[in-house]
Amino acid sequence: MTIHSSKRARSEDQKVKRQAEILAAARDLIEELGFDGVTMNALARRANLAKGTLYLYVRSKEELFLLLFVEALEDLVGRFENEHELSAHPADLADYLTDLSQNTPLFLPLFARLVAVIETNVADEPLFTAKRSMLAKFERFAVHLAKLMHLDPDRAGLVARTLMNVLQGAAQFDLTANRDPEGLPDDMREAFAINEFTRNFRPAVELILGAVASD
Amino acid sequence: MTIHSSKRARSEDQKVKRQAEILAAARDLIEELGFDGVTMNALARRANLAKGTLYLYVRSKEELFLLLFVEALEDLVGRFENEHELSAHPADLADYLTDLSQNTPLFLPLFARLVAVIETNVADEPLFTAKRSMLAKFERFAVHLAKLMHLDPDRAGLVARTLMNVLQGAAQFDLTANRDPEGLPDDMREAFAINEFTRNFRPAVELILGAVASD
Amino acid sequence: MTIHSSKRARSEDQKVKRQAEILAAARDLIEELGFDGVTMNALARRANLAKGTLYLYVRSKEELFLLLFVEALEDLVGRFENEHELSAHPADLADYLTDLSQNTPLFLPLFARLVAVIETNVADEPLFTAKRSMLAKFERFAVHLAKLMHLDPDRAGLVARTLMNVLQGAAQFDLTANRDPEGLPDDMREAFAINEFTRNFRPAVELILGAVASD
Amino acid sequence: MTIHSSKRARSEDQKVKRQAEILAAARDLIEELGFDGVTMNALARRANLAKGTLYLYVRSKEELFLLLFVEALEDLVGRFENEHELSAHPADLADYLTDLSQNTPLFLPLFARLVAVIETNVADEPLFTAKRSMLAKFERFAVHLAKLMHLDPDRAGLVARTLMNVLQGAAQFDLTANRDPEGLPDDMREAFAINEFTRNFRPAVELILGAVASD
DNA sequence: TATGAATGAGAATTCATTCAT
DNA sequence: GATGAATGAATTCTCATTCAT
Repeated sequence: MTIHSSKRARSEDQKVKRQAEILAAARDLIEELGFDGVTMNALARRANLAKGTLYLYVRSKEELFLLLFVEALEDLVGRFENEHELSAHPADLADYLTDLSQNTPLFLPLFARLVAVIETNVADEPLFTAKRSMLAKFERFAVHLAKLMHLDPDRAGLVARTLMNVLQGAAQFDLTANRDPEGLPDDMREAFAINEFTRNFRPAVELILGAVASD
Repeated sequence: MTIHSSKRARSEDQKVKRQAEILAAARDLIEELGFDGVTMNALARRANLAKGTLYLYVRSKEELFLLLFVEALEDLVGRFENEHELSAHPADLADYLTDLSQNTPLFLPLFARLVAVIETNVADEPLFTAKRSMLAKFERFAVHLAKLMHLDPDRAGLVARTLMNVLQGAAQFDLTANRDPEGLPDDMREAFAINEFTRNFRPAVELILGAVASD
Repeated sequence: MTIHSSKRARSEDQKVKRQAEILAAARDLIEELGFDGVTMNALARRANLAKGTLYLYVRSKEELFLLLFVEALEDLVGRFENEHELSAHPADLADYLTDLSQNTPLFLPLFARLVAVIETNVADEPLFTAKRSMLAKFERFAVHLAKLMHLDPDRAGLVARTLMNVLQGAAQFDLTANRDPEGLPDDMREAFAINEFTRNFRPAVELILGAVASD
Repeated sequence: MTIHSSKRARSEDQKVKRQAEILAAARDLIEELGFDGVTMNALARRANLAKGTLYLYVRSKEELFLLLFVEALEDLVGRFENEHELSAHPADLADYLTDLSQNTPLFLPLFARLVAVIETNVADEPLFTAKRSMLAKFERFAVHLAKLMHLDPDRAGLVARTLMNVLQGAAQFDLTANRDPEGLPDDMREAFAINEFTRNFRPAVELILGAVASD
């Protein structure tokens, strides 16, 4: 049970803190009940706030998810940027990026919902803000990738963009991959399993990086 | 307004035709009103059938979409298989595959909804049937790709799978790309535009195919 | 799987036989799936007939239940009439009647649905026919009871009518009595159990018969 | 048209009042249109509330009926308990109980639906609560009956339980008793009339009470 | 600021019965 | 007589968001 800092959030500081508390409560809720478990009711209860209060800090449920995704993306990109010793070998980098994506909490499921669920239902203003922020982070990713692999910016941009598409696709397929194999026909068991993120993403990344590694 | 062939579909043939009519009506509706416009009510009206009759041919709305997707996939793969003269040059093949995806009616938007919307909400039995069919088609795609590019099966499988992920990602991003630029801030105009299918997919495919083309 | 006598039922005899087959299929279905499992679709399948054919022998689903009940009632009353050696002692007779009611297949659950479900939804003509038949059977029951207990007709009628009311009530309560005790709070376990037919009916009958036994 | 007290029910008091208003609107509706006329739509309209608001006060339509029945039962039992001067003579008490049952608004039709319609379709938690409350009221009825008739508790329990079964049966039969005799065949006219509550219940009660009155 | 009561749109599905063949 | 395709009525309940207090 998240306890919030104080009953009234007056200063800008307190507002930011309160919003962070709400995001944390949302993360809790997603972890515990999945995305469908996140109702504004449940969120309010979890955050120890009234339903109406939520809307003082977040304009809609989708904006909430969007904020969550932006944070996850920052988390992922930030960690990537701090890795200066990474092997530029395609296989190694593929391993690293696969792990990074999977180990960034909520990154994959949020990314999978980014376009169809989140962007589609969010108001313009927060969407624009988020998009700018996301594009900047993506750019930082591309820059760091360029540095690691000694690529010229254009080439790195192309690779980064390709990776982003694969990542989105793999995140998407992963959505239904983790089905309880219990009771599945044998061929279906495998049919679901091959959709797992790792099995899609890692080899694809290796292939893509391999295409430019020797440059 | 689709008028159906006869009042009662008694023969197996007529039943197949009637289901096809229903799918056609659904395609109409999607084109005209978008996916949200497809309600069972509207569909019944459009197909000139009673609501209950729909359920004799389709067990749920999601199964309907699934059937539609399987058809679109068959359409795409079938056309690909029939292209024996294709240039194996990455850039050319990238062009071709981009066009093919875009010119297969409803393929992209259905693919974008395949996992999160369709698979998630369809009953097991039709899902399994569809999955088997989809996997077979995917395999045919990989085989033909192998032939075109003179790749060994494993390599072709990897490439095909990678392309499938990119395609899914690009289809996803394309969902919100086509926003009326009117009234958008300049940077947002571009931010939406770069999500367009072609701009994501084509270069990625070229890059990926380039990685294996010289083999 | 009930196989019906012949594809076409021409003579009156064959018609009667065909209807009996349908009733038998219905009994099967109820036993197997409960009353909610009896859909006209399932019934047709079980009886190896087309849905439409059902309606040549039974005017509605409720009429079917009504016919079933009349048969069960005949079964019960007939068996009662054939018992000439019954002890007229209230406790013994209570035991006997309790067993009789429970051992007449489908009697209790059909009786419980007789008024609210069946009579309410059946057309007048079959209803009237059934009512006449039911009243006659009830009368036979009263007459036999009078004989057994050496009661004058009026008194026997009163007792019989009272028993019928108790029987209806007990059949009603029995509807929800047999709930899986697993997971029930202790007090609820008992709260459901006391609604069991035997626990309601037997003592009530003994009390009622005791009121007139010494006459 | 029920107008409710205030726009927003903030205090606990107001909430209780609002629920009472909803129940009252339901009673109105039943009286006017019968039980089938009670749709959540109609109820919302009648109560001058939005549909969703109903669900803040009542978890389902069946819970609504259950609440209504519990109130009616309280009404009946409460009035019974306050009668200290009642004649303990079986005929008098039978008259009284018959009148009491009939004069408690909605008691009979709700009781007739209690098991098959209401209990069957209500969620566990409200069902358990209601059952506890109903059992307690039944117990109070038995206790008061014991006092009136100078019965020992066990005997009174048996009588009370028997009466409850008869009452349930008679309520059941009463469901179809009040048919417009116009156009009915003569024998059917009587066949329906004998199902009237009074004709079933009163003599049965007298018989039952007679069995223990002289103790 | 905070609260939480009130709002209301929105759509899928079943199944008894009919009737064209 | 038999078939089974077609019909279509009918109603619940959820939950994001708002706004009176």
